[in-house]
Amino acid sequence: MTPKPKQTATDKREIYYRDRVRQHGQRYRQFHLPSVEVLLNLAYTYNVTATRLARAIGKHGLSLSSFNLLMILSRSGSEGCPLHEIGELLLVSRANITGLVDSLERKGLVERVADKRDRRVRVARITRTGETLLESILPGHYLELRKICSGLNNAEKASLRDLLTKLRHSVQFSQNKKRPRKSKK
Amino acid sequence: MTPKPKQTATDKREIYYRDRVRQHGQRYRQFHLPSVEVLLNLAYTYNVTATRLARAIGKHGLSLSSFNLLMILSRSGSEGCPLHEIGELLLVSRANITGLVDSLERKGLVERVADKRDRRVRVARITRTGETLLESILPGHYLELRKICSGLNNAEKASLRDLLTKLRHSVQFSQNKKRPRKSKK
DNA sequence: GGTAAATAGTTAAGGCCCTAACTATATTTT
DNA sequence: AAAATATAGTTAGGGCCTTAACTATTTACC
Repeated sequence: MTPKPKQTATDKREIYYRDRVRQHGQRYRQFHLPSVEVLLNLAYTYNVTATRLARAIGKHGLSLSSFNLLMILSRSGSEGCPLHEIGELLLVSRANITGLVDSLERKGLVERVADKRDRRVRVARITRTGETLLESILPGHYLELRKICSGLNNAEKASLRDLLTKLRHSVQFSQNKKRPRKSKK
Repeated sequence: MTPKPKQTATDKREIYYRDRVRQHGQRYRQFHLPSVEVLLNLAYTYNVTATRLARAIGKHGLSLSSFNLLMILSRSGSEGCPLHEIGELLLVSRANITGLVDSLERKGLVERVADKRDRRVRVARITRTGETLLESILPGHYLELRKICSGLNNAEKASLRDLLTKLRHSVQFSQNKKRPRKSKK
């Protein structure tokens, strides 16, 4: 029943993780502290950053995904972009793209067009309204990105970028080595 | 109609981003290449990593969130953990915790207990079944974390951890400075 | 001590994301 | 050329996550 120092959530998180690391470090032979710390921090930092950006974009009535989709279409211009290609660029499933394009179409920001050369494909194209909206968002967005990173100098940013890239390649490389033989339907 | 070099999705992403960076770098005054690159890579790397881990955990019938919730309760032991505290540790809303605990309760991995001291709070407690499941997952999970990071040496891991922490603080700091005055409803 | 404000949890409605199954069209194989 | 396979998109169903509104309880204030 002491006065209770009024812990913040961040404190609680740190205590929790410290405890867990200590216990599991002893209990599990495969526990590797540097790896655990990297991935814990990756998730935590991404979460904080994405939430912050999503809120900013949300003020304009868009989700982060919709915003990124508009960015892709903005680059494609009047040619548009096949839906499956959007999925590859955004790293999400085709089914999800159908839904995202539906919702942007309802808002008049995007339109679907048939592709003449391949009748299976439909192309999404940004509308004039969509371009206008995007251009109204971008200056503030790029300012926000800059502010978010303002605690790191340029050398640190470059270093972080390179280490993230290296980690990503490590993930992808270690994935490809799974199941080296025995592929059975 | 050339033979078509059969681009991979990764290639397409790189071409797309290079293009965008070139165009927006010229068009928007606030565009800051190092910041953009850091955040692009943060999102991409997190996505790849989380997807990989979610698939591994999914083979045991759990989502990443459920798994992390079980980890928290495992540390709390027989005392259990109040639902709102779980939310703070996982960085998700209270409403979401209700749903996660519901689903784990249906699977018999967790139980809800009343708190004697404060009748508002309910405490979640891991069951024996839950502990058994968790212990069957953890060795493989820690091995997976280690493999994922195997492309980085320990110095690089430590450096990445520190830079991610610094970026996170930068995000949180620049957030607190918003709206320094004039709070209106 | 009684009211106002804060806190814990739930419910409801909606968005994003997934996989699996389905339709339509193209491509490859034989 | 016909059959088998692959690809593009959609639909259906479900999981995780959010905010807003609601109930119950506790704490703070006057």
